[in-house]
Amino acid sequence: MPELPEVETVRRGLNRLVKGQTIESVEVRWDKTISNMTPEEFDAEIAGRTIEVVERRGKYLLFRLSGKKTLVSHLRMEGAYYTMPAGTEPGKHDLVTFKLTDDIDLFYRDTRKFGRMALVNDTDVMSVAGLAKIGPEPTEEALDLEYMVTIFGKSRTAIKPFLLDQSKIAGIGNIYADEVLWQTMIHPLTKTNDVTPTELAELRLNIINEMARSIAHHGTTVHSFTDAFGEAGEFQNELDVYGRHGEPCLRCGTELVKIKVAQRGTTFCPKCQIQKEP
DNA sequence: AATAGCTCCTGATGGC
DNA sequence: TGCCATCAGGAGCTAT
Repeated sequence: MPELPEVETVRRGLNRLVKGQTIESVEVRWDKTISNMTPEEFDAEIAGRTIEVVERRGKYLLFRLSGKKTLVSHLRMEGAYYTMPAGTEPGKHDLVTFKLTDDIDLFYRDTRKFGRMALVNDTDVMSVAGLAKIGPEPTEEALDLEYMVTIFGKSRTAIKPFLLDQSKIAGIGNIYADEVLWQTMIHPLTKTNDVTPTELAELRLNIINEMARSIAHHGTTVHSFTDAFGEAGEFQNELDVYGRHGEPCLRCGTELVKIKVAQRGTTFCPKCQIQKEP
């Protein structure tokens, strides 16, 4: 499941592979992938535009196109981009083909068909659903401790789903939420307003560092994630808890436990991450 | 306003 | 072997 580091890895790959290329035409084989127009309108609107640069906000890719248009793309669970020589036959899960100059086809593959893309005017990007209320990027500059103290103090929900809420902090998904909670030794069911300012300061640094470290490793490969070169990231080798339930905690040796929190699989150490008594 | 629940999808997995 | 049921999971939407 692509989270911020995986999307950033894809962004960098796309800039090396398709920046400066012009889109000659588009073929859409799953209509719902294009969320704000029909495939015919999409082809008519995008044909002839040049990919000037690919940017990112949270887990959203922003293809900046000539003529002041932006293609907003969210990979959701299994979306992926890769290039092939022109005329390559699309596979079962290749939902969109962008036919580019220089005899390159850019394929969008998405096994579960959850991913969505929308073509909008540059000026309308921040009103696209999901981006309208997106929280700060998890970086030293953008994620301010005072902001965290304020938003955590206002909520009484469990911290695990709170970290997954993109309107609070952008980019964190199920894997990194479990990782940073383990690092900070916070139980996933802890109410956000029970987290102390000291813990929040530590959590903030762990989030920022975890994202940067994962980007440096080209993201985490679980299930089907591959970057734009078709290569897998290596950060899965650095994970401390995700996917390790039943195995010993790397800090205390206690067997890691997996529970459900707000419909999400959640792995944690029952000894290191103690839930606070009310 | 905050928050919980439902929905979209398909491959993988398990029971018999 | 094969068939059906169950499940995972990000985020947009609806309901409370």
